[in-house]
Amino acid sequence: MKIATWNVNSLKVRLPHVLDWLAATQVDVLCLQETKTEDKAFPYEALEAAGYHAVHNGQKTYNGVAILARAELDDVCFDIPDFADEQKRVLAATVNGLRIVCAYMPNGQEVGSEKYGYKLRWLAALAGYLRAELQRFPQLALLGDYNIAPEDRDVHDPVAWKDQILCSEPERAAFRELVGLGLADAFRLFEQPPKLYSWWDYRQMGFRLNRGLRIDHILLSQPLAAACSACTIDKAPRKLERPSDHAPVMATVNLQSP
DNA sequence: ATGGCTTGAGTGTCAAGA
Repeated sequence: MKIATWNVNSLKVRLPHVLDWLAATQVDVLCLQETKTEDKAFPYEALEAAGYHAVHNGQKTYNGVAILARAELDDVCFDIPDFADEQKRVLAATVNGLRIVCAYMPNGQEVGSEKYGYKLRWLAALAGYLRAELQRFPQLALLGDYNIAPEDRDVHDPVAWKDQILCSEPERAAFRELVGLGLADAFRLFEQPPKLYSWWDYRQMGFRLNRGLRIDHILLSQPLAAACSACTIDKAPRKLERPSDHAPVMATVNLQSP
């Protein structure tokens, strides 16, 4: 079973890339972030024609998350329960007995800003939600745009980024808190090429110069980590015309069918 | 250097991203 995550930075603009990528990879589950669309404009029909069911938690202009799956999506849960938030950033569903949590974590703008405070509060609420969710669903994967580079090796220039947004110690501590719930960073379960990132700035030839950060992640609960045989970042869609600034991340999990 | 792209909103230019 292949599961993946991709911040598409507007599904309206990127739908052709998404459909091409689904056809090429045949992933079983794809979590999307930054759909930037309301539910009424979500492309259910095009995705169904491509062989995917979909659930969406969206809003106008900003944010928005979706889960696409070849199998049925059950027990769908919107947002973080008991956390008041106008922003549509979380969606969970069960696919083939596997609990999929799709998250678009806040950017935080600048260390010390109001949005940074929101980011840290939001991350604490997410951890509380996942602690309960893991009790209910031992087979759980948390996929999404975390907006956190967990370690210096996930950053093209750790000196320039030191203590900056996406790299600050409180953000990294929040990432470690998620790992501490019993989750493993699928990417780091395997030997990986050096300097492989998942996001590059549109400006200053960021992608061409590989000035990137690894901020999109797949965290797996213990039974899934034990069944995981690969995790890769696919840079190919980032090379297309009008790309998203993020690349998709994909993991292979070898589960016996339920 | 507070710039540099891209998107959505809406028809001016700005917020937000990371």
